[in-house]
Amino acid sequence: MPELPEVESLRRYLVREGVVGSVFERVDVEEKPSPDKGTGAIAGTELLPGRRVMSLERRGKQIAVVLDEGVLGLHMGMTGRIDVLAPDEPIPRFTRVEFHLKNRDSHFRMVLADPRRWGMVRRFESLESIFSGLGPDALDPNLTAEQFAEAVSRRTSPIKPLLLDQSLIAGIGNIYADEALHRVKISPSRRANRISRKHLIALSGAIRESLEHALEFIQSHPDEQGRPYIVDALDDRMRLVRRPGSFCPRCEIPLRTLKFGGRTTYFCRNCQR
DNA sequence: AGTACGTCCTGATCGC
DNA sequence: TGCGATCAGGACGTAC
Repeated sequence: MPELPEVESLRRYLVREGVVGSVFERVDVEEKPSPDKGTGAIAGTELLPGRRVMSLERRGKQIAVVLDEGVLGLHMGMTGRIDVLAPDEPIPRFTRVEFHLKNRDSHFRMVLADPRRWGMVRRFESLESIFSGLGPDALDPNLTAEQFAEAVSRRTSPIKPLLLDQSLIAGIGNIYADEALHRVKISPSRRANRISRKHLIALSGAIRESLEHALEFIQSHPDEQGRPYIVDALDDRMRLVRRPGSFCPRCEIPLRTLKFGGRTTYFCRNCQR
């Protein structure tokens, strides 16, 4: 499931493959319409032919393909992935959008495959409009621990769902939220305004550590097919193994699970308070 | 404004 | 072996 580290790795992959500077020639979209609720949506691709890619930006889990006119937003949802393919390579199963690009004289395709169809491809007028509604990126060097603590301590909900709120901080998903809370021994149920400033500062650091650790691991472990942004065994690299009967790496007692807004939360009832 | 929750989708997994 | 039920979850819409 793509969270910040996976999305940043994808962005770098697209840069390496020469997407920046290339020009859209044609876009093929699957006939089946996107779900009308949730995140899934594909819109504005008819405006792409002729547009040149100026840069690839990211905030949180959102990728912005900055064009010479407008911006293309890419979101992977839960199961989306993008592969850069040569003209003769077959498209993967569940391909939803096939972008045909040209860079100088070389042609290639950027293919979005997404079994669950929650991914998003949408055109925006500007970088501001695509990133509006998102808080600062979780790895933004300008985001200080003090600012994080200040923002979080004003809220009364349990800390776990707050970390998933992209309008507060962008990029943290279910997995890394659990990892960070375990690192600093904070219960996912603890109300944000009841957490000491010292612990919030520590949590801010733990979020960065969890995300940066995963990013470094992904970067150094392209998978067997050579895909450089999804690591099959990444789940097993996490401190918390998200399977029934798994154990706390510190206390060695069985982890517990809770649900927040339908999302499963793994935590240790002994060391997280 | 903040909070809570249902909804979209389909492959994988489990129980019978 | 097969079939139905359940689970997984990001972000949005709606309700309070």
